[in-house]
Amino acid sequence: MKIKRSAPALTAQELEIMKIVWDRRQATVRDVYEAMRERRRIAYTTVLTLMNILHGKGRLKRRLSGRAHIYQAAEPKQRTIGRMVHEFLDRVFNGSAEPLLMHLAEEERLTPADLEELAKTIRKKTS
Amino acid sequence: MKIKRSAPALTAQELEIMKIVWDRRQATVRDVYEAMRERRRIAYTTVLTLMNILHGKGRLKRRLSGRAHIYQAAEPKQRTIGRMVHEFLDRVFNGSAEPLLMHLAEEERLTPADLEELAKTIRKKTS
DNA sequence: TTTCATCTACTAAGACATTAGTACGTGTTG
DNA sequence: CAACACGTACTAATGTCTTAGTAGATGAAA
Repeated sequence: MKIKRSAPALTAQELEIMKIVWDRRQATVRDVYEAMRERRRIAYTTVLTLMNILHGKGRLKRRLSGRAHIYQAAEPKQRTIGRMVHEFLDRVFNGSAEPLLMHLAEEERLTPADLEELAKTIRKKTS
Repeated sequence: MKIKRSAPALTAQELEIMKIVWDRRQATVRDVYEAMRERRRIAYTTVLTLMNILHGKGRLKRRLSGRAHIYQAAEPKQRTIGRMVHEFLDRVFNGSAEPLLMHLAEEERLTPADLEELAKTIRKKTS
């Protein structure tokens, strides 16, 4: 009944791991495990499995160092997150940023200072 | 091994249906089915099942009218989408809107005109 | 009244996500 | 060398999502 799976986006847990790897530029399973442990109860093998999956999906590259693998993100954070933003915008707002901004303003997560900053950035880009 | 399910966020297909219902303020399965058909191949019973699920999750209210159910969103679009934005911000950007804006600027989905509009809105709110 | 269209509920199968346990290999250390 | 710590691969249970088929009820139409 199912034919294909669309875009293999990052799940919440996958993203959590990717963030840690991006932060340290490279990490072993143990590194990630310990970082995650600080925030929640999770088994070492769970992290191992997830990182294996991430590797299988091409999100993480790895190389052997002694007995352990050292992992690195296959793609810079900027680009991956950019795609996630893009996908979210498409899915939720049919691609237009403006209503998203309205929501941010609504929630008061946008201050005039943020806007200043943003305006500056845009001006730089379009000049 | 699993204990609970965190926030039952809307999936892509659920959102697609919710959008249609929000648009028409109320709709039958057939209404939604026909709207979706215009864009992709899907079975009537698939839509039925999804709307049932949405009802089970409390996203859609329904009342019987003749033989068919008439569905309505349990919550206004504004609020639901707002929560989705919030959740996305938390998950991807740890809750801060600023890096999201930077991404939007990066992708050039933000024009100075958008900013004007936004500034106006914020000014209105904070005054 | 027989048949057809239309609704709903029930069932189900496959893909994927989430979380870990188990088994096994291999350095290290007492 | 024996035991342990640590790493990986394999296995697996459970839950959810997605998609749809089937069965059965019922109003309408011929």
